[in-house]
Amino acid sequence: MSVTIKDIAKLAGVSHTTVSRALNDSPLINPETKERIKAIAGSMNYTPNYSARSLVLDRSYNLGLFFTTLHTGTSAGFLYEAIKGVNDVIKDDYNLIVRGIDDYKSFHKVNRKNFDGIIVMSQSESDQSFIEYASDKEIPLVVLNRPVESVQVMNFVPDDQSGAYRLTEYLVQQGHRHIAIIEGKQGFKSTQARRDGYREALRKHGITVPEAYYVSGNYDLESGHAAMSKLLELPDRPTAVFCCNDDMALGAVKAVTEVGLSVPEDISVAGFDDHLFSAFMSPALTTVRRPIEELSRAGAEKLLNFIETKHSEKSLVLFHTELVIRDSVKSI
Amino acid sequence: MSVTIKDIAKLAGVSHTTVSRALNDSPLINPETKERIKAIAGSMNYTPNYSARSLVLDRSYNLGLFFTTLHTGTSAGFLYEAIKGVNDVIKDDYNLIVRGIDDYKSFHKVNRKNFDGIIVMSQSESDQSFIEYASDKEIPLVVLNRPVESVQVMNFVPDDQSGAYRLTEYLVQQGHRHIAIIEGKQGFKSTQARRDGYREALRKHGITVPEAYYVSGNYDLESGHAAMSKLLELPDRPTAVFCCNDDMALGAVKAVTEVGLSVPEDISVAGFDDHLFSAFMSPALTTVRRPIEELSRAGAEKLLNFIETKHSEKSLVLFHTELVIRDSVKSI
DNA sequence: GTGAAAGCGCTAACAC
DNA sequence: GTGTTAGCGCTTTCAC
Repeated sequence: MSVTIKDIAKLAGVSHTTVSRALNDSPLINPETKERIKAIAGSMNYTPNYSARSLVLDRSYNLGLFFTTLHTGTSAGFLYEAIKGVNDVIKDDYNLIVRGIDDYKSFHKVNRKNFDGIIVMSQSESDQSFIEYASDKEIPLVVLNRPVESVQVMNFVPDDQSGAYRLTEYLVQQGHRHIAIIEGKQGFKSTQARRDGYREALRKHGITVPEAYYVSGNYDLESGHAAMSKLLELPDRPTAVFCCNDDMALGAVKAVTEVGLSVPEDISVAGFDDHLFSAFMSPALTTVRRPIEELSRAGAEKLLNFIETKHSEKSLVLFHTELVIRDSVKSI
Repeated sequence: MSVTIKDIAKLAGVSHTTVSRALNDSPLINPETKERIKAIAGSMNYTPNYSARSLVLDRSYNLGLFFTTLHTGTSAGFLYEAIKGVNDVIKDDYNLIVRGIDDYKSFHKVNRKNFDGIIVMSQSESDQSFIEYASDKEIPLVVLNRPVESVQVMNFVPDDQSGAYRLTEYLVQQGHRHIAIIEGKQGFKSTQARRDGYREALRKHGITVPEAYYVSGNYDLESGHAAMSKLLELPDRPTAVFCCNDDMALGAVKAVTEVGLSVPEDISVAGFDDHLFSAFMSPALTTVRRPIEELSRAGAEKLLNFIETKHSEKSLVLFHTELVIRDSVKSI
């Protein structure tokens, strides 16, 4: 068995209460005994039993980081940045539990006792029910990446629409009029926001494009490849293609080179996300940076702060997205 | 407050002991009362308090997935596949806690009480002390990705050396004699294994290369770019370059195109890992696939099995790596 | 087949 | 400044 405060108490010749207080730095305890007890605890290699502490304190020291899904639609870079951002903030103080919402058969185990707080990295409205459930259970909750309206939560999202707008406008400024879009996964809020930004920019500049310029994708490399192949077969081929994420842009570029054409000479391609690899593609990808790591860090800080102080404005905060100009778009 | 077994007991007119037994499917309980109690529990929306259960059962329901670091050296794809693999296996039964070992100031909180089991995704010997610590504390432990000799653990690793060997041999078969290597991060076991495989293949085929053909990298995109730039300046430029991972290969290809040369016409490039994006690069990357997701899945299964049955051979299992031939290597 | 009672390790009133 | 006591919610002997 491992050592408990009672063992320490025995050795120190005090009550276990005193040990508990000393170890928790209670101001009530004589500094000398405190030091003595801490020394003994150290020498005995004492570690608190968190289950016991959790039981009486009614906190779990668990923080959940939930993704809509851990399968298709979540890119590796996205997961990586999110985990990094959150982990940087919580340090040793909490356990970071990572899970896909669609892995739950029932949300039964998700409650205040098991989670001191939850961060939802939401990519689609399919996790609306989860968010409402958590909010209902009054678990401290921050939702990242997707705006949530039905319930009041702390909500941090990148401004995808204005990013897509600026990117599309940039394409127009480079002389493009035939601009197609390869869309993201159906049902994802980001898909809609990016499409909206694209449309808005076209409208603003009085450009109309044929229906065939809207091609669906699902954020996968393969879907970008397939979508671009379709576009290339069009009699009225676009001169530029806005791919709704970098993965699809990579697939799209591939499709272009496969038919003997080249980017950006024959067709310009732009992406969204600014993945790590995007600067290193050939050609380097013009894209929009989404500050996922910052978002995650801010979300984690907000959540921790809420857990400690118990108050905070539950409002939507937009995070700035940024146009990153590289070499995959040609001026015509 | 949330509902406890006592509340259920009151409503059902039985003792809380009976409720506990019923909910745990004890065979001692009358099937009818059992059903009745379960129904009541359901209707009251009961969820067990895991802290209480953990306290008495001495299990935490936490599983740790530890990486050497969550910062430089761990690629997004690596993290992604590992989390996916493990998560697929553990389902609802455990909490998956993800952390970088280098984030710990002290391993104090890592013990049997907090973790029912630990999976270490080890990338370097720097986490040797962590592994020994966990092994010492008798926490069920499986180490993935790196062979561990100093202590007996369940150990699953991809056969990097034979992968590198086969890849290098393939380069030789394609007619290359001037083959350089861009190495991985210093101190990582994988760096050494891949270098060894490369060397072995060269020796086997009686090829010697100048000292300058060994260029150091650190698994980053940037380092691949920098390393390739160095190689390109060599008077006796190599005809093929083995990059010790795909990220560096991407950086390397970039460096080649930047000076107006092309892959594979002017110089062949090969990678290692088979990242998602590798098939979609231009040119598609010839590389070696490491079965990280399978490894993780197997590790998680093994660990769970050990936790339940309490026995298992603690031995090294090598996982097959696979040469993936694409378009970035030219036959000369 | 069910209940009474003890105890897991900890914190926190309440005494003194 | 320290000790006594109770209790968090659960499982598990031991009775009956």
